[in-house]
Amino acid sequence: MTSKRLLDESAGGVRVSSAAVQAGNVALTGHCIRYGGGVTAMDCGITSARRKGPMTVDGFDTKMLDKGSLQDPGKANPLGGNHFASGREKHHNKKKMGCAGEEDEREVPPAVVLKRGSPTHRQTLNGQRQENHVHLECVALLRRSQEPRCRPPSRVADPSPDELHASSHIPVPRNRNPSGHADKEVMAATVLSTLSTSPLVLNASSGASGSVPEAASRGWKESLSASYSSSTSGNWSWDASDQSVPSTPSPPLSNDVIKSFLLSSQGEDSIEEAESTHFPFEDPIPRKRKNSMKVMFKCLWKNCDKVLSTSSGIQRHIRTMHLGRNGDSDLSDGEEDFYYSEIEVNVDTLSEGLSNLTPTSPTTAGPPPVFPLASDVPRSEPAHMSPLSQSAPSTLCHIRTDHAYQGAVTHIRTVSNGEKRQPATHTPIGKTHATNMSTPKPTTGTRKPRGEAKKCRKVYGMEKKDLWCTACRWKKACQRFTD
DNA sequence: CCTGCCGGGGC
DNA sequence: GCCCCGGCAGG
Repeated sequence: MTSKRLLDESAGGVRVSSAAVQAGNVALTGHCIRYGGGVTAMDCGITSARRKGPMTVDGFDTKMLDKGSLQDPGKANPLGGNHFASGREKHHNKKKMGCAGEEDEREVPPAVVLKRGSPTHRQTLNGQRQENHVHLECVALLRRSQEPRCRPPSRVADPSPDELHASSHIPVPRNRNPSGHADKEVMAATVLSTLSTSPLVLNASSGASGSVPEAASRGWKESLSASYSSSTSGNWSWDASDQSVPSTPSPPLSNDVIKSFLLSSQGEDSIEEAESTHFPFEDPIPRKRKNSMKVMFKCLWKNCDKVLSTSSGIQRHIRTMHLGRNGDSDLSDGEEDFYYSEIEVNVDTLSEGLSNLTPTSPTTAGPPPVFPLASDVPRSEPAHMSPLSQSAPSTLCHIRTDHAYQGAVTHIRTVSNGEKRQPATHTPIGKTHATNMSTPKPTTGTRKPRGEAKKCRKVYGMEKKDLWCTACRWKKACQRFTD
């Protein structure tokens, strides 16, 4: 835990994984100091996760630290500012991700970590995990110190000369810097993991590992700035892509990350609550989710699978049902937060049984969920953490657009965003959706029931095949005469 | 068997 | 992406 130790290790170029992490709380700064030779060591902070794309995290810290400690504080501020700023934005997402690490940093009570951190996330962010305990400590400390919750912006920026100094020499996190770093680390890790494929990240990481600290840090900066701050001029805007590409698997994650980040930098209860409350509907980030996902809040209390649509609701539930507090009081110390988590639900499937939504519950099989055609109803996709997560692509309603000459088609179904496919017609096909939900392989047995309407073939006959709609000509589902 | 259409495949 | 077609399955 001593910065000294860290320093030593870093100096030696040794990777202090857990140690570093732990030290991370306190001694991150120390690492920074070792800018030149110790960069590698810095990596340690984040464990396995880092190793792969880790540098990012390290880089992050390093960067920040470097800037802060090595360079003149003034510069550091701007940098930090960006990160934080972005971080803030992301906070909204917080719960969903339930990134333990982040939260930890956030100085949320230890419980938080346990609670929110979804297993998934944890696994994903190994580094975080380790950090958890560390963070816990930090958290505790922080809590005691009762520092202002939202100082994200200031963390990096904050690094007043004094702090820097102190941090570099003193193991104890005076301010929240340590935690801040941890946050960053986590964030970075998360981002990295998420963006692992991003060239930029890769570069950055490679650079870092390559023993070109500066380059690495630079890469970090860039990547970080790009990813963390929407305002920053990043070539690849993570956020943007994220939002704009709903179908991408990673986006959700990134969103989460963002969320968590944002959250982490923000205040505790009030902020959290606000966020959780508003997020589902107001947060711009979840845009993609808009169409298909609905955020629900699930009580994590033992044997309690209560799922509510609003954070306030779940909080109340927890408060009254599990914490034995007065439900009327709006005063929440934030403890409830630890007992519930956000989950994303596929609206399509849930249209009828949200209330029954349970991770383990069998998919809604029976009656075919009515297709919410072009409705705005959010489509659901199971939360990452919930068993439902195996979102079936099939859930999406595909649309087949007719060809130009097929003006007759009046019922183009615009169901899911853009995806073109055979519509799982509203016709009663129970198996279709249900199957899809639980099985990755939705296609099987999803045959569209035969339509009642006469098709081109019948109407025009073989002689006038040229009058048929293309689909019919291709032996596909008739688009002209749909049922 | 006819018909509708899925899943594949060729270009 | 356009176009075909083998083959399955409902009627």
